[in-house]
Amino acid sequence: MRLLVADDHDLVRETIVAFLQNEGFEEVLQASNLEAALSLVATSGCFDLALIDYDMPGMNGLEGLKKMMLANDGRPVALMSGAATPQIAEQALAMGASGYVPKTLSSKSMVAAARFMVAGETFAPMSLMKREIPKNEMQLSPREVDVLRGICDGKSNKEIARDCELQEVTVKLHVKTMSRKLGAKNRTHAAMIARDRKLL
Amino acid sequence: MRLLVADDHDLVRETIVAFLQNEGFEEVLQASNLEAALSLVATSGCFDLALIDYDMPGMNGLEGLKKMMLANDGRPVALMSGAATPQIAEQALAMGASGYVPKTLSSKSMVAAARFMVAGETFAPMSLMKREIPKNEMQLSPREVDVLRGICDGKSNKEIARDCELQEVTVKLHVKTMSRKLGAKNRTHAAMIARDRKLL
DNA sequence: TATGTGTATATACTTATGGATATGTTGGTG
DNA sequence: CACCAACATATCCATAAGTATATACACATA
Repeated sequence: MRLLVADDHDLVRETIVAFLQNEGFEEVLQASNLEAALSLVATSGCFDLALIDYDMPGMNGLEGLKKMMLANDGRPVALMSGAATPQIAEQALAMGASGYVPKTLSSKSMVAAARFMVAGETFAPMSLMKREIPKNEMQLSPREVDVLRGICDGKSNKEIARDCELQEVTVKLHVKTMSRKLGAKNRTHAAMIARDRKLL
Repeated sequence: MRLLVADDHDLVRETIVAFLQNEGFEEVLQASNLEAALSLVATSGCFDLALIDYDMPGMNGLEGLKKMMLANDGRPVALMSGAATPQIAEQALAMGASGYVPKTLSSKSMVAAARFMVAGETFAPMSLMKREIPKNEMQLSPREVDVLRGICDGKSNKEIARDCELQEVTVKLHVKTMSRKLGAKNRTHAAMIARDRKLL
């Protein structure tokens, strides 16, 4: 079982490593920046789990995470952070990261999370899942939801009109008002927003 | 800590309940169909975790899961199944389910999974995550990926052309060929497929 | 060398989408 | 009842998207 912990704060990194080793993970390597982490993968092979800090030299947002995921060849890679927003965490998971580990996590939970991710499961604290609906975000009407659903299925206005038993003009109206409510530039944008926010 | 196990196979349900109780979950209620499960929520209040069988009377695909998630008011609801496809499991997670629990899971893992989901984390076995690329699915060329990325950002062909320093016609060409490769009806459909398959 | 693929462009065309404005119908609420 | 919100429809117009076909060049490779 080979783990990698990459974080530029020595204290944080060492603490995490110590805990992991204490809990039965024998081989835990360390890196203090992305480049070092990547070359560790290159020289010593893939890890069963890589914990990667978001605010680390070389990361460049989630670019670095992607690189590490590629380097580690599909094996679990998780994002760590003390300050990342829920959006970033969600994006990381959407990219296929094995998990998001807030540094606020208790050491016990941290080890448990590592164990889970090593076993191939995804880890995400619920605080991320609880999606707060911004008050400024207007509610979509039932019809608008119908239309949005159609758009997400890749249907044309004509098809949506047929399926909902509406006129095409009416569908267009809903597309427009719904897009405005979502702040979308066009139907495609609206579909992506809907997917991201799990509106449907 | 209140759990609910809903499954129409008495033996399976009782076994799971027994294990959970044995592992320290005192209050574990049962239901053998969706209707019974929903009325348990209505009469006795929300559960800290509901394990819902996919192949249960009243489920009607993932409709039932959605109902239960609404009834349980945001608290964890997980889908159980012995036979559901990875697609269904993914869809359930995309809908916001707290996890997917295959019945093939060892009782020990099952209990561990329950513990995690109660704590508000998501549980998904990696067999689902490992996405096999079907051989018939052609690889997208770099340019096609550029264009697809633009589409996913909700950009127009003109904008994509500007950003990639191409002519608009060329962008249209890539949209067309790329959509064909993905089996998409149009750009919006292509964007959704890309997102679902985590292509970008 | 011949062939195929990816890239890029051009012209010409049809269809789809987006946006504006106007006019109705419902169903519920003060 | 008057009012509002959601729903529905109608024209009209501009722009975007999609389709088809043809040409061309770089590059790999059989």
